[in-house]
Amino acid sequence: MSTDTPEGESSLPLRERKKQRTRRALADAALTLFSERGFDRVTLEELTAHAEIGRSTFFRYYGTKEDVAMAAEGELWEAYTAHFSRQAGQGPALDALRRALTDAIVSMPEGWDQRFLRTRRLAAGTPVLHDHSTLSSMKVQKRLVEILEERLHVDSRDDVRLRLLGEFALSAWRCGARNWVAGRGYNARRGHGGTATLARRVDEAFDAIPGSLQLTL
Amino acid sequence: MSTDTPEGESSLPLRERKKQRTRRALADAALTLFSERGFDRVTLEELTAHAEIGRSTFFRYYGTKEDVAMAAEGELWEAYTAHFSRQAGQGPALDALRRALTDAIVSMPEGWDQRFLRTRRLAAGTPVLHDHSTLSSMKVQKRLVEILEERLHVDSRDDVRLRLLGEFALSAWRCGARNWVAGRGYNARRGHGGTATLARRVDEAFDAIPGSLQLTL
DNA sequence: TGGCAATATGGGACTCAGTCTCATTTTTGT
DNA sequence: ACAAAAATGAGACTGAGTCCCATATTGCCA
Repeated sequence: MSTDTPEGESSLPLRERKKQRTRRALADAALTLFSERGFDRVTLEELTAHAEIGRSTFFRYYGTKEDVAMAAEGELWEAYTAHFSRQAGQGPALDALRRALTDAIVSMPEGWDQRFLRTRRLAAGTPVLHDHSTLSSMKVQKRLVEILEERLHVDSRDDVRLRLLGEFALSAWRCGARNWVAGRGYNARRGHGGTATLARRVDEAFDAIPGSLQLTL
Repeated sequence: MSTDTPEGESSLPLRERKKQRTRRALADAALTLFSERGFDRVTLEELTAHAEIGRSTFFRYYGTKEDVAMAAEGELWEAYTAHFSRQAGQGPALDALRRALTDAIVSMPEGWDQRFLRTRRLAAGTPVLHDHSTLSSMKVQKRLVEILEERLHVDSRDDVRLRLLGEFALSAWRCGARNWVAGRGYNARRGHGGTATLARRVDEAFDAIPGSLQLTL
């Protein structure tokens, strides 16, 4: 192994590759260990031992113990904001937010859906992780609003609608993702069904927005 | 001091009064100390010394350091859920959610608005507290949806609209509260303006919901 | 190819929130 | 006044997150 660029992945400065591998090893070990024995019954000491790195090095890869557990979700948020900020487009802003999200979902790499599903199941039984997940979505929302502000040349402090829009998009995400994990609806035999199904669940949630405003007691 | 029930407040089992006073002393000391020197530059040791209780007793009053800092906000959430669950009413569910919230706001006790304002300002400069606040609102949302489920005999897992409704109500809250603290809009000379103004800001945010869905790029 | 600079790593000490146990004090009800 | 019940506080303990510094690894260029 010397000069060639072996196979798949990206041929980065070679140094970056190792980092990516370590990063991934940590996320995988976290998902496995936390799922097996419970988030707070595994110390960072054990986790880093599994990934064969020192404890202090861990914090150069992930900011907190929660972050490494929810790594798969974080990857989606990276993709979402990237898609949305490069997406041109006209028309209803909510549609743009929706499209960027579903696009990001379906273009996640092979196997991501499985990792994400395991992540959500872990979070479902671990309050502190569920909170972390909720908070992440709120932070993405904030970034999206900032992008919208730039694009529309409007200050969200002057126009509540911008912030509401961000709220709605992520509300739909939370609802859609929840239903996907629960495996409800249409072709729902044994949970999920890959990124395409997840995207559909999110679409359904977006579709339900107008109707929900009419709901009466 | 023996047999009479001095003045204001409620004449509770007498033991409860002391507890309430301690609880409040902690919250006040927290707001003062954290605002003066910064949330993470004050240890619980110092805080409890100020309130003249032992460190271990603190955790019988508040679950975390964040909780005591955001006590005023927590009181609003107690009031909101109480109002909403006892509120009868027909008509659009979103209106019911809105009314219960504004009712709760205007019926907060004297001086609450000042404490709440200080709380929000503290949170604005302390990421971990801002997160805590966001998360609290999401938890209230969850409780509201549970109440709605009972009342409508619908499982929110089968009907996305319920959850979206909860999301929208708290979205409006977050936007309205934000504008209130910023002191924008109408009669906004130097910030806020009491609970009535806060309630108005929240109303404005609710009003903006339908329009925001139409926003175009 | 050798060697230097930049960068990644790991050891280990330290702070502090949060948990737990147990002995002591305070309150309440009778 | 006394016994049961509840609140308190001291102190030990765990583990996450921060920081510093010495060492190793990699990239770069002469």
